[in-house]
Amino acid sequence: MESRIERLCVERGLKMTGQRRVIARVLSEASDHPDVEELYRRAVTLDRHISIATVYRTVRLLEEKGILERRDFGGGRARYEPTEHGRHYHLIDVESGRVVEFQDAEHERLMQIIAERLGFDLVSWRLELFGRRRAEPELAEAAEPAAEPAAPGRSARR
Amino acid sequence: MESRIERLCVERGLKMTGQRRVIARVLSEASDHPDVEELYRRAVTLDRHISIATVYRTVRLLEEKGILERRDFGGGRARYEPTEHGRHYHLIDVESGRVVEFQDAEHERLMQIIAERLGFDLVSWRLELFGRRRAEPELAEAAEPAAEPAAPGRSARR
DNA sequence: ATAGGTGCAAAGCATTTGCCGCGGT
DNA sequence: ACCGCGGCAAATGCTTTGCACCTAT
Repeated sequence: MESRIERLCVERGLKMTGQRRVIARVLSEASDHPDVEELYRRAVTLDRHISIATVYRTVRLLEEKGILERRDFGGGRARYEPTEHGRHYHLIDVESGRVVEFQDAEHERLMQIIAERLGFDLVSWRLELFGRRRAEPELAEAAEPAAEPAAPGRSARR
Repeated sequence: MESRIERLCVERGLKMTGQRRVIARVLSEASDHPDVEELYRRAVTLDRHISIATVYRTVRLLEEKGILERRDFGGGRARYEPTEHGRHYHLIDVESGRVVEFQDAEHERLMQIIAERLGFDLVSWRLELFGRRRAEPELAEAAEPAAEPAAPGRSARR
């Protein structure tokens, strides 16, 4: 019962403590984009001997190791997700804060071209859409449970 | 010698104090995307009776009035630019932090379509490219003087 | 054994705000 | 005169860190 993230940690030679195992498990089981506080909440239910400082330290370490990716969807707190389950982007529901993932190869081609035209090599990019759910209910998609509503197109105030 | 931004402030019925006039002028003369600290620095050279709290308050007010737009390019501080001199996007040089603006109608069409496909009305979006300047120097573009290097694709640490 | 991890509380940073005297309109 | 401003310092909210103890390897 070694979680997926835990396996990755071991592969990169990280010392596996009880706390890290728990955090790794929480991350492995998350299908959303939790912030540190949320990770902490989930971790504590599995093992109350975890401090939020450790969550911050672990999440940062895992990002450095390339196991996690940090996101900023506005709202003032960073959110995390496991690295690359396929390249994808996010659409944030401005009313609920829910995040929907999507892919799009066309965009990448375009961005590449634009960067070149300006004399740059494209290193990375950020593409996020903010939308409001359509009136007509028609399709269910990979949404996620919580999070405060994100402000459209800008970071929220502190 | 009423600055462009000052005129906009007056039009929206804002009380024009000395401090606001100075800040408006600094903003009118800026061709880059300064953060609050930078605005403060520039304002103080024109009139030392300005506190950074006022800059924060003014910049926020002007954003609410639609005169300014807040940007988050990573790096932990918000940056501002006058609203809409034509819809455009930003490419941030990961090494110098310089910002290059560009336009692209194609993208907007694509984003619209993607949002629709997911069952959302597109409210706003965020599109930023992070790149490294090409070896071969060939074209000069609208770059800007300062700012610390921005981290590619994520917000910088605090 | 020992390099590195953890908890706790304090420190950091960007940004906001309470209080209160002051200045546009 | 009046209500909104601005200065100052304290408060906030997320994140990082110093310190002393603890634990995988």
